[in-house]
Amino acid sequence: MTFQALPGFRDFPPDELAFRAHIIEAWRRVARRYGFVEYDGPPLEPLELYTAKSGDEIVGQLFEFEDKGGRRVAMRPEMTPTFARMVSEHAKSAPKPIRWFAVPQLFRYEKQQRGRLREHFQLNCDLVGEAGPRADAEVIALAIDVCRELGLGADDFKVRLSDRRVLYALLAHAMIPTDAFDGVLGVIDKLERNGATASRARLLEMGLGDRAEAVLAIAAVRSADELTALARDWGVDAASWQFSEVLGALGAMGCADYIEVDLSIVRGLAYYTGTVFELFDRKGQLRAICGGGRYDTLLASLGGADLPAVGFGMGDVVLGELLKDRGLRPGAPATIDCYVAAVTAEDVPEVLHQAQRLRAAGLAVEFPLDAEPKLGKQLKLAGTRGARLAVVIGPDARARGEVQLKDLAARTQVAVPLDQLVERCLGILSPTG
RNA sequence: GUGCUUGUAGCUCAAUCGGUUAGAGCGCCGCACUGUGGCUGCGGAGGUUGCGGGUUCGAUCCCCGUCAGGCACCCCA
Repeated sequence: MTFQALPGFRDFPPDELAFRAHIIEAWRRVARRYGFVEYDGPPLEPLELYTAKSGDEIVGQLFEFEDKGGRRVAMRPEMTPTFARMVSEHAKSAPKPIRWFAVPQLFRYEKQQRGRLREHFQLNCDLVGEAGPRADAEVIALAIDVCRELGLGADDFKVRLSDRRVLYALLAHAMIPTDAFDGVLGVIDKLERNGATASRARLLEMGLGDRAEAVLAIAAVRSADELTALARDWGVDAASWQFSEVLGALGAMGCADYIEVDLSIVRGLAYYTGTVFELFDRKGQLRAICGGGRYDTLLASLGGADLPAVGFGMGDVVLGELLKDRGLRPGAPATIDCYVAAVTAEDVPEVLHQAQRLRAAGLAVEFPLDAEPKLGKQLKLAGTRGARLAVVIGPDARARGEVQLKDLAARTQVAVPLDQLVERCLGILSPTG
């Protein structure tokens, strides 16, 4: 009988966990750089927390069951409802704006594909209590900086940026009836996948007639210049758009190379009210790395504080795929600082003693476990472990109260008195300290 | 959930038309090297060819089922 991980779930042996930690540590570093503080919530929530926002259809995509107390519960598929509950309570006393981030593990019962598993870790950043454009720019710049922190550049990824208020304004100008907006947005959202022909047919089915071409023209906008030109041609006042200020702020923040205005970006989730954006790899080979936007009415609609908010979620799976594709997966890190080697079995007690002294000083230390240790084998292992230092303890030097201290990187070796060993090691490992 | 496709040492792959004992590189362990690492040479361990059934004298190869991965749908974090 053999067992394997459930489909869509991952084992994390040390090298995989190191890669995961590499990503998550970058998330935390950058989020804190933007003044965000970390929170968390329960991984298991009442099922209704999700059906209230997304309807009963979502139940088929959840890990949900009945607990022993007869409660219908679900493993969290997203962080937003939990966040909404927590921040609404907190918002009564917290100074605004609120900058919170979380790194939850999320679960969804769907068939897995590359970049989409049944479990992933996700950076969630939300900025609550500020409706102005610089809040939008802040979270977008944060998402960009996370990617840069991991070594990705403007050649590797881009932000596709839109604003539902701009879409609404243009649709209204194109005489699309308000009650058709949701349907039209759905067609625009799927435009890239379904193609122009099928999308046009769908729009005609909706009874839009000639106005279908206007919708397609709007969704075809792929740059700020094209948007400006379209607005000018249609006689729409673009100067008052908050979207322009978001773009201006991002430009001033040095993010222009990453930004691509793209009015086909809608985001499937219905609750977005303004800015919407997604990060993609430039080659277009992967799913979205990140997605987010402004949701000024969601918190109130979930029964919480009536506060504007903007945020995003970024998963570890697609991001990890992109990093691997670009050769940005870091090599195995050194597992120890120092290997303490014994020349003969008689040296072992001194090896154990010195190893513990070095460990007490905070160093990561390993020594041989063999009954009859061989020096060559020990030094080879020291190299494999990535140790910077090796201490060689043998009978002759030991009789003089000395050991040999090797710098494995510099390939040098010096005799060191036993009572100076710890400080000499610390001196090499942290020369500034 | 639907369709297509792929499954061979830990990893990447090979194996003529269906043929007898399934190979190589990397990695791992050992030896050369009984007091000094990265190189080199030699050797070793490691496989019910994903699993189950069928056809056949004989199956890694053909057929069916199943599980898992990939791709496209569905849906989206």
